[in-house]
Amino acid sequence: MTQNAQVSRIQRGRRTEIRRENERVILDAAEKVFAEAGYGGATMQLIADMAGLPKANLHYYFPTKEALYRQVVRNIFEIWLHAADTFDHAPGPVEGIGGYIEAKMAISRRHPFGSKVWASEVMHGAPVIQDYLETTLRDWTAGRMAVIQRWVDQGKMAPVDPRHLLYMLWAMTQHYADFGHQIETLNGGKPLTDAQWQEATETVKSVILRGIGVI
Amino acid sequence: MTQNAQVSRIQRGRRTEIRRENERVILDAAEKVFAEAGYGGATMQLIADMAGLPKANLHYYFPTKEALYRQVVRNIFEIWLHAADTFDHAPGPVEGIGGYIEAKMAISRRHPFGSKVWASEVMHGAPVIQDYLETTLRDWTAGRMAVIQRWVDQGKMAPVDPRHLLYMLWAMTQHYADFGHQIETLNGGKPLTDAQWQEATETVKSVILRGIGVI
DNA sequence: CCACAACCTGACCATCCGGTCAACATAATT
DNA sequence: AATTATGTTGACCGGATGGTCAGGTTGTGG
Repeated sequence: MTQNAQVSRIQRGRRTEIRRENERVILDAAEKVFAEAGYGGATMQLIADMAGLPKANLHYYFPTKEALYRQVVRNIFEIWLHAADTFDHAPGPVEGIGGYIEAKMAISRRHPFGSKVWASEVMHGAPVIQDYLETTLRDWTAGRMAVIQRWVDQGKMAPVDPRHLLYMLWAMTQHYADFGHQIETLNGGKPLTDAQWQEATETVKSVILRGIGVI
Repeated sequence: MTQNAQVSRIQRGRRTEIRRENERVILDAAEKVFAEAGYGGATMQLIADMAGLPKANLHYYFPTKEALYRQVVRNIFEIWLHAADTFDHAPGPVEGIGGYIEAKMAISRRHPFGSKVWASEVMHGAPVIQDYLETTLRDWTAGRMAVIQRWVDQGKMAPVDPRHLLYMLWAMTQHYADFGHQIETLNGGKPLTDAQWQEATETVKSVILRGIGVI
């Protein structure tokens, strides 16, 4: 028991390490392939090649393609939820919403594949994570709407419908990931530079913050 | 010649009518299936069933799945381009941008499948319409950016980066089509009513117009 | 009415894909 | 060292899919 506890804490086991590493490699490859080809267009063989493993090995760690896909989507969902921390402990809309925009823009830049997988999943009717939408996301949304409504009631911002404001924030920030290819093409075929990302973030922030009457 | 011209104008021919009608039915079905299943997930059999035609008939009108898909994407692109008419003949940002938001929100409601197909295509790297992005869309974007910049120079609106403002407009309006399922789920599983669409449009308009300093 | 062209479609095929499995290799345990 | 548990992989399979085609039907022009 003592030994088991120690093992699970320090993760000394070679076996555990192998499993952890392989699952990570597979999930990374899967995220990219699912994002670039869609669920239907993605093949286990493609994912295997990108992960540098034989296809049969994928099925050892993830029984089915859908199970692998489900795990990818869940991982993304977790990242998204944690992005709202700045939203919560903010004294007002300037810090709260401004910080949320910055956090989500940063995620769009760092996890473009994940954002695309999420978008794809939702666009196809959320066949895999419908229950998440109906429980976790719904609760999350209700909570943030309450925060925004409180700010409105306290006169800290213009009386904007909280629900549609949230949708606007999601739409604009995720657009830079989901439509990254289009943006890149319109940028002369080159990815946005650090300065351009900063510019995008500032533009979104300024328009929104002015739009809700806090500038 | 005279007869041909008349035929092509009035479309009397039964043959012509059959072809026109079948192509329309197939394209409508294809748009829906491509939107709901993605390119890879869509099957010619599914499209055929939805169109009420045998699969082989699809290949009579469209030689390959990709050719059919290409036509669907092109049709959508045309609709999008024509949506900017209100943008052009406007005296200032209030009418121009406000009208553009209304037009695009209306399109999102009326053509949700088309919007999703477009989003999917771009997310997967625009394998089919990359040339459109680099020519037509780029020119279109440059033109509208010039209009916005002129308004800024004339002091008709706050100095907002025209490019990112356009991206914001696209993102928000298309979000209501592309993420319609998520929005519907967060709306208690029911589609938005007329009033709710109006509310969404008004919220987007008010936040943006205030955000660019014209209210 | 005839002949030609356009349209229609059931049956078929080569290919690909997700998933399985048996045999083997390596690490952990006793 | 021996045994067991875990990880690895090439080969294989059933089913689905995009696409073909021959033979039929329907419209059209002469």
